[in-house]
Amino acid sequence: MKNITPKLIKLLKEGYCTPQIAKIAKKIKEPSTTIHYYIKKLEKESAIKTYKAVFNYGKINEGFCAYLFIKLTSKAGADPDKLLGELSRYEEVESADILAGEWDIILKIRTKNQDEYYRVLKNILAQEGVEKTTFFHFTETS
Amino acid sequence: MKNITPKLIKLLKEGYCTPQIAKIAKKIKEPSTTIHYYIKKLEKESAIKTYKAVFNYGKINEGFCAYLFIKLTSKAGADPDKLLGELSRYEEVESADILAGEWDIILKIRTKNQDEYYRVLKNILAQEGVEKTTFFHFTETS
DNA sequence: CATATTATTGAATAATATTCGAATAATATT
DNA sequence: AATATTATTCGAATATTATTCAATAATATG
Repeated sequence: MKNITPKLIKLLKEGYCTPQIAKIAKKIKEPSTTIHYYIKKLEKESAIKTYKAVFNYGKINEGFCAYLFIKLTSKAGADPDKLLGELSRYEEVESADILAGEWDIILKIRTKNQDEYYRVLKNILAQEGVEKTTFFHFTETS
Repeated sequence: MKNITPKLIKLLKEGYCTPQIAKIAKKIKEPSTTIHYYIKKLEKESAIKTYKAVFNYGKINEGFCAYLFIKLTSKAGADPDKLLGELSRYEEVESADILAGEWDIILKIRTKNQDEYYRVLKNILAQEGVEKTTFFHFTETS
């Protein structure tokens, strides 16, 4: 038995999806070529970045989710984008954004459970430039 | 000139997208019917909820983004799901989750700018059951 | 107001998803 | 271990859908 499901999920998290022009056309009651025209326009001006699957994370072994706030050392504070790029590379990091105020960066992290989360957290804390962190978590059931 | 772009964006935020089976098949080097089989399986067991567009929010007039933490009154604390349902109905609320710990609920809110955000915040604070809030925000450019 | 650019759409075509069926493989049952 | 049942794999046929193209209309620009 081939087990391509993990590969599949990985791809569908990144993209590999596309708009359903015919369905949208029917819904808005416009010709599908018109819908096509507008969608391509949004894509061209990169207002639309990609199309992705939305999962029931509890069912794909990523039921634990945490928002991790990071404060940078004053040295790293000069270039938070660089650290952001590195943190985005973790496959468990779903999103990474630069905040205004008390905390510098917020990460959204998904793992199987809290233990796995702490494993990831340990690696993040080891990153050059990270001064301190705090987090808020929740669990997706079903 | 028709302006169907706002309608289009609204639909693509909810769903109205679909996986690209042929592209995935080529990438994983498996027959497209096999990919189809696995995707339908994931959909049937509702591991995949839907497929959505990912936007460059700065370009669709939603450049301001905030994570809003909510603490419930002891009365509302008994049934946070109910409030969660109500808060999810705001079109500016992108996600709503129930936290463990100090704060009860986290909302991700997207608006055009900070003024618009405060308008939404005012409505949320007026909701029965909300005791206090705090938030962290950022801006998506380009 | 003349011209250029952008928007709109039907018809034709190309690409893609889906269904079907049959073969095989995995798993469960006696 | 034999048999039955269920799940997987995948090619061929079909149904749907996206895309291209070309013609027209609307709008913007000088």
